[in-house]
Amino acid sequence: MVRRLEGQAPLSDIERGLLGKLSVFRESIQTGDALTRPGKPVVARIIIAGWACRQRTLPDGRRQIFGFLIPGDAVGLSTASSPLEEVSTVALTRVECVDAMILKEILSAGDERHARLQRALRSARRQEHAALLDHIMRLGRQSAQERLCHFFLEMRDRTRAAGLAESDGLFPLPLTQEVLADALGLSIVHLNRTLQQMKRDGLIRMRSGWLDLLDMHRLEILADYGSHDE
Amino acid sequence: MVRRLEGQAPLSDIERGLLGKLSVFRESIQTGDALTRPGKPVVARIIIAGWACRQRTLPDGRRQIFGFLIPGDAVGLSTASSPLEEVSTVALTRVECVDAMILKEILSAGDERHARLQRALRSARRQEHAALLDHIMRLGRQSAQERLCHFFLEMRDRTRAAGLAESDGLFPLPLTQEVLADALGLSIVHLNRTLQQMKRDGLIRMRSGWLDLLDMHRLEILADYGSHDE
DNA sequence: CGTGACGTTGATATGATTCAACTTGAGTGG
DNA sequence: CCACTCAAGTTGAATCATATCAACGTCACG
Repeated sequence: MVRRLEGQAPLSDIERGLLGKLSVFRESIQTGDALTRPGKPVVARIIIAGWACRQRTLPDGRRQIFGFLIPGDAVGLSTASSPLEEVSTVALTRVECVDAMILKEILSAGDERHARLQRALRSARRQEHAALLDHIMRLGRQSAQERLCHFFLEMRDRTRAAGLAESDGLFPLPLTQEVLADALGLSIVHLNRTLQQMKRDGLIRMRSGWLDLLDMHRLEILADYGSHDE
Repeated sequence: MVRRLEGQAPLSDIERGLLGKLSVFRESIQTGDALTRPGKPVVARIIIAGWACRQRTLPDGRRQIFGFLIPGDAVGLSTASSPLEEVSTVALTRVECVDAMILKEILSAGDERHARLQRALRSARRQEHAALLDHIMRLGRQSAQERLCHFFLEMRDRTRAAGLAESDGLFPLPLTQEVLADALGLSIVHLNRTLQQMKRDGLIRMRSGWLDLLDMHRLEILADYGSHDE
C-alpha cells in the first residue's frame, strides 16, 4: 500500500523496506478530526487510506480549502516546512495513516542511501505547489463549470498516480458537495446546479463517492486543462 | 539599495560586500517586457527598482496574477526551483535589476560564510508561499471590498519591509486598475466602483501610483487581516 | 420510524460582468 | 501654445452568474 509513494519516483530496496516497517506505527483518525492544527507542532504522517484537506476558516465561518490529501500523501514530512504545513488539516473520511516521525529523523540526517526517497518527497511537494497555482487560476478567472472540469481532471491524474483509479475516467472522489464548494469558491447551491448541468450534458456521472468522467476530451477543452504554455 | 534584502534577516559584512559588487551587472527592463518565460531557462535577478508580477494567461486572454515583485525581491535565485518560477514574470513598470547568476552559483556551492544570505532567501520564499495562501483565501471566499482591504494591507507590510513606504499608511502602488483586477479576480469596472466606494467611505486615498491607507484599524477588521489563528 | 447528513429545488436578491460611451491627464509633434 | 493621441479611469444600462433563503426529498442508521 505505502508503495504508492513510488508513483513519484522509483525507490531502492532499502527505502522500500524502511517504508514497510513504518506500518507498525499505525493510527486512525475520525472524519472531521484534525491531523494538524496551526500553531501546534506537526506530527509527520503518511496517509494509507482515506482523504483529508488543508483548509482555513474565517471568523464568520466561511471556509476555504487549499487542497486535498489522498492515500500516499504525506504531512509534515518535509524538512523545510512550508506555510502549507501551518494550515489546519482535517480528515474528510476516516483516515488510516502511519506515524512517520522516525522516517523524518532518518531523512533529516541526510543519508545518501535514501536519496531517492528524498527526491520523491521533493517532487511531491513541487506538485502540491503547482496545484496551488492551478487553484488560484481556477478561483480567480474560471467559471463554475470550468472550475469543476479542471478540478476533476486534476483529481483524476492524482488518483491515477496513486493507483486508486479503476479505469481511465473512473476514480474515487469521496467529497460532499459542501466540500467541493468550499474548495472551488462557490456556494453549495450553485455547485449543485452546475454539477447537474454537467451530468445532463453527458460530461460526468457520480455515484456514492466515485466520479466517472465520460468525455475526457470535451472536459479538457472546457477547462483548458494542462496548457500552461511551457 | 540592494541592502533592502536585509529586511528578511541580518547579513554579514562579507555577504553585504558580495551584493554590492553585483551592481556591476545592471540591466533595465521595459514596461510590459518579460523577465521570465515558462519553458525558457530563468536568469537569476534581483530587482533594484520597479515592479513586476507573476502571471498566467488563458488562451482566450483572461489573465490571473499570482503575485507581485517589488524592489529587493529576487527571481530564479533559489536553488530548488518552485513551480512559481515556471510562470511568466512581466514588468509592470520599468524595472532596474542586477544579474545574479554569479550569486546563485556561489550560493549553490553551499559556502558556510553565506549561511545568513541563504536563510534570508529561504525566508523570502516562505513569505511568497504564505502570500499564495492568502491569495487563495481572498479569491475563494472574500468579497470585492474584503479582497482589496486585505491586499492593500499585505502590500503595505511588504513595501514597509522593503523600506519603500513613506509613512505608516502611505506607500507606492504603481498598479493600474486592470492589473489590480487581474490579481484579485474581478472585472475592471467592478474594481473601479469598489475602489470609489472605499474612497467615499474614507478608507483610502490614491494619487499617481501612491496609496494612502486612512483607517488601518477599520481596514484590518473589514479584511480580517492577519488572524490565521496560530 | 425518527433523526440527521446530504442532496435537490424554486423564488428572489445581489454582486459582478459586459459593452459602449465619455472624461481626464500626460505626453507628443506641429 | 495648441491640437492630437493614447492610456487610464469613470459612468450608465442591460444582462448574467452566482448567492441566499427556505423548503422539501432521500437515504442510511440507530
